[in-house]
Amino acid sequence: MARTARLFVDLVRVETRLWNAVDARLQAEHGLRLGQYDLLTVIAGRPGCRVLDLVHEVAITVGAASKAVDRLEAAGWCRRVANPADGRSSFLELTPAGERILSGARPVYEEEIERWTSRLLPPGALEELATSLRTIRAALEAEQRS
Amino acid sequence: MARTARLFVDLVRVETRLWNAVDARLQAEHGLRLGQYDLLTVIAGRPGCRVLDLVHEVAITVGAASKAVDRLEAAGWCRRVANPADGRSSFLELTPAGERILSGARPVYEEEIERWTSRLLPPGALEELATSLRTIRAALEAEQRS
DNA sequence: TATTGTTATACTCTATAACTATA
DNA sequence: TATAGTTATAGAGTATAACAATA
Repeated sequence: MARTARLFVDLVRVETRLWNAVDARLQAEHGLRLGQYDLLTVIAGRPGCRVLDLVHEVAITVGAASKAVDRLEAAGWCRRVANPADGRSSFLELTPAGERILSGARPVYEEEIERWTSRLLPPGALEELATSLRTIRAALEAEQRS
Repeated sequence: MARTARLFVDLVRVETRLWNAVDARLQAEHGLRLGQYDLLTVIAGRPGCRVLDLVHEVAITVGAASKAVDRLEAAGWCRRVANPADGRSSFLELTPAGERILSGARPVYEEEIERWTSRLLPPGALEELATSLRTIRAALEAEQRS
């Protein structure tokens, strides 16, 4: 197999298996899915976050994002509040329960990721992995914004 | 955000966006989805491939794999042939049409991946990225086999 | 007219489990 | 009894597109 294909397949397999490993622990120990953890983190880190911001960050469709927010609201972890500047959209924000579940889940999340990254690679390789991924991500997002 | 969390988020975002970019081109130019391309590649590269081999390689459930193979068969790209050594399972193999679509799609697949990897990173960083991903993948698979 | 978001439909995937056939 | 796979069900996710409300 060509080098380039192998790199991509390894990237996909690593992402899938790492996602599954983190997801399993979050679900078992805190009752939330990794996809929900991801969305809550985006909302927490972006004051005035709207549904469309989730769409661009996570790369899902508007319909999927709207329904995902419905489920987060139903779980009591986030709410939509009126956007005074634009009646078409709402601001998303975490509820106190949302803050709590995020704080409680974060150590498990980070511990599981570290197990397969920092503890597995020498510091230099880890640093270069982070840099390369950031470079590729920036290029993909620049393209997909245009 | 902690370094470790950022690394994982970048990994997930890169995988998603790169997957979507390749998937869009394969679908537009060759009429097959990247998930199907992935399965066909596994089948092609593993003589005597069974449904359970797909399950382990791609990390999906047996039911999902069985139905995915149904769809590949319906498209005329693969077939189940009797396994003389074990009547419970079938061997999966590509049809001539399956070989053809894989050969036709491969240049587009590789070109799109190279665009976001080899053409974006210096050779040393590319090499180290490949090595790191392979290391993490091997560790995850060792764990998940046990 | 364009943008933001919701909703409906259809399809895929998942988990779970019942089931068949074979080892 | 265990393994390999198929099938059924229900639930969640997705894409697509029609739609409503607002800019």
